[in-house]
Amino acid sequence: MYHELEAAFREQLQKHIRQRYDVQIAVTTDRPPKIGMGELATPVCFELAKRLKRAPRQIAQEIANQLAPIKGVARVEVAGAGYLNAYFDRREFFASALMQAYGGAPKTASGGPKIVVEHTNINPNKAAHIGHLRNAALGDTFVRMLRFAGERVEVQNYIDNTGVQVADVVLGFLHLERKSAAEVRSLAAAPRFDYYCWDLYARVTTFLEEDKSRMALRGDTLKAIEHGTGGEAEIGEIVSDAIVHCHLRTMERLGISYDVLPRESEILHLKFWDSAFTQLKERGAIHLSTAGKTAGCWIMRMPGSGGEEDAATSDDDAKIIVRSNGTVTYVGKDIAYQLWKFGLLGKDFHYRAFDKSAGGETVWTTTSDAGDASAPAFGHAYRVYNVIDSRQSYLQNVVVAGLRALGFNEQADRSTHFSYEIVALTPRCAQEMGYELSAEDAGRSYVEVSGRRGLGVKADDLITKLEDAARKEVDQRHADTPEAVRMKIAHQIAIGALRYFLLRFARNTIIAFDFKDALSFEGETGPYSQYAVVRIRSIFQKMIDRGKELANGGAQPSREQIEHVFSRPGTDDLWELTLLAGSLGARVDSAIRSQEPAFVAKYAFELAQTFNNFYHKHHILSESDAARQLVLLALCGLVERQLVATLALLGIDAPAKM
RNA sequence: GCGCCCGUAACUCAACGGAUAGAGUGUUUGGCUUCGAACCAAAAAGUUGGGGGUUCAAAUCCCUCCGGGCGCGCCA
Repeated sequence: MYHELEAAFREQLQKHIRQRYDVQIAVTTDRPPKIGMGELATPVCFELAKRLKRAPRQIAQEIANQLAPIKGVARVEVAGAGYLNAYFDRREFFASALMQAYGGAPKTASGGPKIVVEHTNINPNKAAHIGHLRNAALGDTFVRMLRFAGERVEVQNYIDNTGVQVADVVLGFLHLERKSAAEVRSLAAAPRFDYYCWDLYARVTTFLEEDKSRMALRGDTLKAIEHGTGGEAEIGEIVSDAIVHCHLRTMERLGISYDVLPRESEILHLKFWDSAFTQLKERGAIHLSTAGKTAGCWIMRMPGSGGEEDAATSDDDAKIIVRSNGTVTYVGKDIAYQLWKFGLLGKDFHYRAFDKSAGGETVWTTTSDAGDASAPAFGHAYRVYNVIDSRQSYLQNVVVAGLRALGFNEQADRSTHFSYEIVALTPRCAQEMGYELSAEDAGRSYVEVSGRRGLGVKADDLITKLEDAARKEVDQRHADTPEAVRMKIAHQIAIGALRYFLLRFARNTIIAFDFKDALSFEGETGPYSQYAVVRIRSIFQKMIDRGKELANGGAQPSREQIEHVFSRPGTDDLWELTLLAGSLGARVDSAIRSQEPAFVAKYAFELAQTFNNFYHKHHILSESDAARQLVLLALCGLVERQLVATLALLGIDAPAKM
């Protein structure tokens, strides 16, 4: 509701200013600081004052007097030094919000342009850790937000199954554990194979560091895997496939799934790079360096470098795309992949079913053989979001520069690096987990997670820990509830706590992870909002127990009844809650515009908090005025609907009880 | 050296250039025989790292200094 009125107010004001003052001006609005000051405020008269050389308050008064009425807005007043504040028609808003929440069909995905969101992208050589969870939670919630707004979205999870990280684990199996492919296969079929590899990977890191000459093993292993030859490739395939399945199970616990898993092996085997390379050469986006330290490499000059400098210097600054030995770098492959996402490569993968999501949907992956002809069409995106941490922003810039150099400026403009900061551990947390820290690290405010060193909180461990903690709370309160139900509730609370924790911080804030904060179910947490929903449902249940009829799960007061309640003084708190509950669409819009899922998390908390406040002030079951009781119930119903919808965007379920 | 990010209450974090800088945690105090206390109320807590500037208006933009992080590889 809120954003419709906001848009109408802005539009009307802009039109009025253009007609009355012949000034074209962008009208910005925000929320007034206090409830009594209206619902929308604009400082536009300050800017107008400058252009017209008149006092802002005077202009504001003039506009307030002359502005044509806006549906849903009761009046417009001047405030402060020259603000224009709009006051909504509260009864109208209440009725509309209620109608929209109950009647409005959810937006269905249009057949319009497709948005590709790439997230998770965990190297398939070890268990997922807390840092990977932030990526997946951000990506998944952003996808849910886009779908809520009616967008058609495809979720991709890129699998680097032929990289150094997989090679290192393969190296470990071959040279540290001396295992055959058959032995690895049986290990991979056992539970917790991802944990096994987590430890092995850390051991390999030490093994390679102990004796630098062993690095040659890595090169050989990597080459064999890339070419798909020998026991190395076979074990590599076994490891990466098994680990990807582990990751899918882990993410499933968080309610996260994918449409397609493009793999690096197919980018290599289906010669995606060759197509990209040809295009890049033909369009002059890259050239062969003939001098300096990059001699023999194919390089791309980055915008901003070069300029007046001589060729040799600028070639040294340029990004190497193809090494002098003829092999392509990571960025090169990424450019090819990005071209494919937009349908610009002139090539496609073949696909095969890889897994099923919890909802029964097929999760597809790529294959270099004929594949399954019934696979849906992937790629061909209009817009692409790559959810990748901020350390890779340079490389993401190179990829976009590549598109631009090929002349795909529009696609470059629609390529977004959805950047976020990493999850680190507080030194205390790292020490609790038994890691020895250097004096330097112990003095820092956080230490970086390192899969290579085996330093990190494994995702499944954390989820299980949360489930156990939630289970204790549930057991205390609902000892008589069947165990299966208690387990489900504990799971929902655990995921509520975890996802909220991962999403509450702005993207560019480094999360210093601490068990104490992450395991909390009180204060600004997911369970706080879940609890508000449970309370509302409990009220409705009590009403039903008392034999009261409620139309399709909610109260439907008449206009007169709404009028009856809101016409009395002292209803600001009811109005505040109504207004907030009617602001979901506006909040999601703003979260999408700024690509900031934290706004949605914040909204869930605010709505729950405002409800709790209301809940303590107004006792509904004992309300003697029947009309008022009905209106309060309707308000509860509205909040419940909106809060459940908001939590769903965050990937959080509201339990039946807790 | 070059580029990007950060510095806000004791701690963890919010705040489209807008009105008296807000939450949570922790601390202190109070509230369950009334719809669920995983809750609520109240108090204490701030030179928004320092200094300049732009603006009607700066935590926010610009400059500078201080402190911290990350990136810049023929690794991925």
